[in-house]
Amino acid sequence: MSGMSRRRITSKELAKLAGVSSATISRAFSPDSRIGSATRDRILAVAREHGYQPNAIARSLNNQRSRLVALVVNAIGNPCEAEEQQLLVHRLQARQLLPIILCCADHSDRLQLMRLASTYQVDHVVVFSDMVSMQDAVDIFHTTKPIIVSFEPLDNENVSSIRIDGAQAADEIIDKIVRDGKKRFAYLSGTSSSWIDKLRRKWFADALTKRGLSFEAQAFGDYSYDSGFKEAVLLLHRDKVDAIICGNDVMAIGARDAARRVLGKNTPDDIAIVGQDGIAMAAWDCNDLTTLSLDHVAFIDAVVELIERHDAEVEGPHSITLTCTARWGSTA
Amino acid sequence: MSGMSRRRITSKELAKLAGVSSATISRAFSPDSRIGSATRDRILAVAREHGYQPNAIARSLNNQRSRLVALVVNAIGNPCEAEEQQLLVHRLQARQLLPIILCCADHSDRLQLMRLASTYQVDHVVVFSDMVSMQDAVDIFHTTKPIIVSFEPLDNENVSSIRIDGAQAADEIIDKIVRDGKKRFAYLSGTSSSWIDKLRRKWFADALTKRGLSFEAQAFGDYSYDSGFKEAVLLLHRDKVDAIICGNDVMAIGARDAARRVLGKNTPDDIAIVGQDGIAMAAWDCNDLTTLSLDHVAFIDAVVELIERHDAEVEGPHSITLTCTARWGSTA
DNA sequence: ACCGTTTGTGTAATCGTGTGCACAATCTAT
DNA sequence: ATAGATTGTGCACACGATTACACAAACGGT
Repeated sequence: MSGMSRRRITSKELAKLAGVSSATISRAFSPDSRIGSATRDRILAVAREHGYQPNAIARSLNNQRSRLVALVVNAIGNPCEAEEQQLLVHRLQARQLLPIILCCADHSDRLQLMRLASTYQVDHVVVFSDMVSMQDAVDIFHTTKPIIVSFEPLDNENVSSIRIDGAQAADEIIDKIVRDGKKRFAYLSGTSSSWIDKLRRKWFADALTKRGLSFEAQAFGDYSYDSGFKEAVLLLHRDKVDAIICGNDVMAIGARDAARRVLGKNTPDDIAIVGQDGIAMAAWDCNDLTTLSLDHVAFIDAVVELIERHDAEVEGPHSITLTCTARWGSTA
Repeated sequence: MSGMSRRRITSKELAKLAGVSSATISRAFSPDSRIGSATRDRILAVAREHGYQPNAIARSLNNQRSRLVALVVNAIGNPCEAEEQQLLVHRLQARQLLPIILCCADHSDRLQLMRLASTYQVDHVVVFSDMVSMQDAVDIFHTTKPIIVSFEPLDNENVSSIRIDGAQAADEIIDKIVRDGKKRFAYLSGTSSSWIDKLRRKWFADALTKRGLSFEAQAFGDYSYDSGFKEAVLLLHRDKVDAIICGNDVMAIGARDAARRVLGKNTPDDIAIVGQDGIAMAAWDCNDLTTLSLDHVAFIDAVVELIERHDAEVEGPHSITLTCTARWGSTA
């Protein structure tokens, strides 16, 4: 029972033990197939006794369905993505789908990594990372329609997308900061290359333009606390800004710390700081961030909805749009 | 090229296109096998043209090696685990191994989830979660020797383990706090059931005993910020403690916030707070936590070392011990 | 010129399941 | 009582790759 049996028992061997054919074994494990209930019970009993379970690899080969899902992410460690990943993993597991994580840290291996995963015949692909282009995803997973988290509608019928709109909420946030008397705005980007970053910045830029203002300075980080801290020092010291819009919440926390520690400036009186994502940590008492927030549960609901449509083989390009809201804290 | 070809091309089809047998196709993709270099080049060219790549599922069935690794974790979102997960995922990917994440939130589905993953013939299992017992891991993955992150040596030859020892560092930390004049200590557990939690507590309890002290109070959280905040309020208000040792860094941050916000007490003068894990966030300027810290890189090095031994089929039970160090911040 | 070795390729079996088809046995209806 | 529908099971093939074995061709040494 708890002994270390090196080899796993096979369906044919179990068939011999139960006095049936291997086909019947298979049927015993398929919920709706023609098999006598007595036979099934007997087989399941023998199977339990010998620790038999159908080999998912063999089944996948036969079925053409692996029940594996590839999740393409920037990083696992960064809380700004992790909360959503966590939710999705739970939802997948509830459907007996297993997630394979593809972590795209540096550019060089990214495509090769995706190609490797594609050879496992994954049933679905969810691209969270803004480091991978839509075209690459389509080319590499050419038999599996990818689900892409984008910030604009994609006119590609081989892709389903989740579009996120924060223009309205950005406008509300800028409105308050301007009314508080701030004048010199800076945008602190997460990455230099990503078009998602460009769109996020545009939400705020448009709100500024509407009020006759614009970004006086811009800096580029890498979504990390350290980069937020370092770039904020430059923005505050060199460019004398009094409001910083950050590409995510973690950088905003870094920027707030830099303002307080290095320049002795406090939020929201001396300087306004805004995050993006609305992660749980942003609401912690020590942070209490003002942030452009996305409803993570609704977001993952949308991902699951798209997965279901793909499973049901609903035709046509699919796109779901979600709207951000402003979460008010004491930093702006 | 970038068209959506529904079906993936098979090795036999490619063989016909290249005018060879399917065996030769296979050889073209195996680095060291007897094949003419001219033939190989031609095949690789044709393969690239038609987007062919060997089907990993079929290969796994034949090889008995899937190149999949199951990672059993408590949560993805919690930074205290996430940093290590991130490191390990990178190391695995560098070896062309794909990680399957098993996220064990509630107990009921945990075993069933592990059983599901075991049917995919994973090559390795790494158990980070302290919610799953060693015996369950061995029983479920009975053909794959699991690697377990434990805090004591496991006398089971079907398991390899990484043992973590923080007794020395805990002693140093308690020493400083006692010298600072603190008298009433509390321990804030991460979970009630876990024996890892019991051992961590013991490190500190022993250090207290050595000095004629003991824990005046104890509380149980769930490793989250909110639980740290809530339990700390009770400990400070009801039990009047002036030092709290927390089960991880995130709860320590919650406790620090509770002390400051609800009771108006500051660290380290009014109260001492200690975390465990030593995550990056603990060193952020706004936190600056004193914490019992583990070297994450060394930790993951050890995991990879064990994976290598398993691959090399080195016999015998393996165990690697790591030692924690104290990281000094301004909270104790 | 001959034999032994090396090299390159094809044939066929194998990995462990799922399932269409055939067939016997049991059940239902007139 | 008999035709027809239904149920339960086995046989054999398919899924897409890897690989032991066989064999022909090329090569090298005396």
